[in-house]
Amino acid sequence: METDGRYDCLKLENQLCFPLYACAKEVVRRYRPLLDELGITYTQYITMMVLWEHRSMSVKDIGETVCLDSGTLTPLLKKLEEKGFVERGRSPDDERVLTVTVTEKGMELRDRALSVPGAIASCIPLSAEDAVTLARILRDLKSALNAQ
Amino acid sequence: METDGRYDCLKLENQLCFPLYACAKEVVRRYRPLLDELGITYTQYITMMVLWEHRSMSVKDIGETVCLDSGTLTPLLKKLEEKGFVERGRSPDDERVLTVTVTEKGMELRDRALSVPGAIASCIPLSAEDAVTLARILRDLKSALNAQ
DNA sequence: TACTATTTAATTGTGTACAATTGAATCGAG
DNA sequence: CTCGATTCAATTGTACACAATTAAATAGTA
Repeated sequence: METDGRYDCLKLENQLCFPLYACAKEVVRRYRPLLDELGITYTQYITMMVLWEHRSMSVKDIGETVCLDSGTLTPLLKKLEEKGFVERGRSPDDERVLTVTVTEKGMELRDRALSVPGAIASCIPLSAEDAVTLARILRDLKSALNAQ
Repeated sequence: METDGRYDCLKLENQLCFPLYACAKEVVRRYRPLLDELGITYTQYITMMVLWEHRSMSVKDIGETVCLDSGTLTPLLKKLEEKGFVERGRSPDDERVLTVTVTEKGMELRDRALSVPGAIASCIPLSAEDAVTLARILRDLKSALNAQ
């Protein structure tokens, strides 16, 4: 092993990005058992979240909101449609855009999902203070990354 | 749209986990052009990082270090072997364990990777202060999650 | 009006992720 | 010493994730 530290910057323990990547995966894993009961995945959950709020949206707008492209969203939305939570149809105004609309069953899912945020909060071991700080830093980081 | 806020906890903007998930993806994306020149992906990069440090490790130990299971690592290590960066072979002591060892070419890759951390640091828009705080919070979070 | 440029989803191809299962090797209690 | 339990890596199956390309529709311009 080296002692002079020429390669210290390539040690996993000195990386900032790795904890970010690892924590994100671990947190998503915590959602799994909760979302299994609703019959959806984490990615489907955040997609439903924006649809619960807006009722009806284009694939493009959904993608910009949840940071996913059509390569991920097209199959995901087809799955949500198969499960009966959304309907997909071309916009009459512009045949290029596909409008995704929440169904009645999709809105019922929202009520069943009400307990999820609380359950997650109670199993993510983060002090109230750190949670606020983390939220602030990540918000700033995301907008700075988008601005680049 | 609701005004009473019964569903506020299900709004994307009120989530802490989503920025974590989105920032992690965005940061990994920043690595892509840099790692493309080395011919590896981000996951392959963090795997090489632990191998550069330890030279030789079992799949299990690699997995615990980089938080990946054999389902992800087995195909990934085969790709690294095809590229000539590692060698895979069963341990003589215990035929169950597969020992992964960095090759000479793998060690040469390390020198070519030396510029990556600096390049990433300069394109991740985070103040020195926030970087330290973020690292601390994520480190605490990860160890608390592991302890559960 | 023609005709190019742009916008939009869908598709293709590669590479993670991970739960669950499998099968071989090893361990350990009786 | 033996046989059931455990430990490993590999495999199977499902679901992202995203760059690059495609194809259809629309917008913009000469």
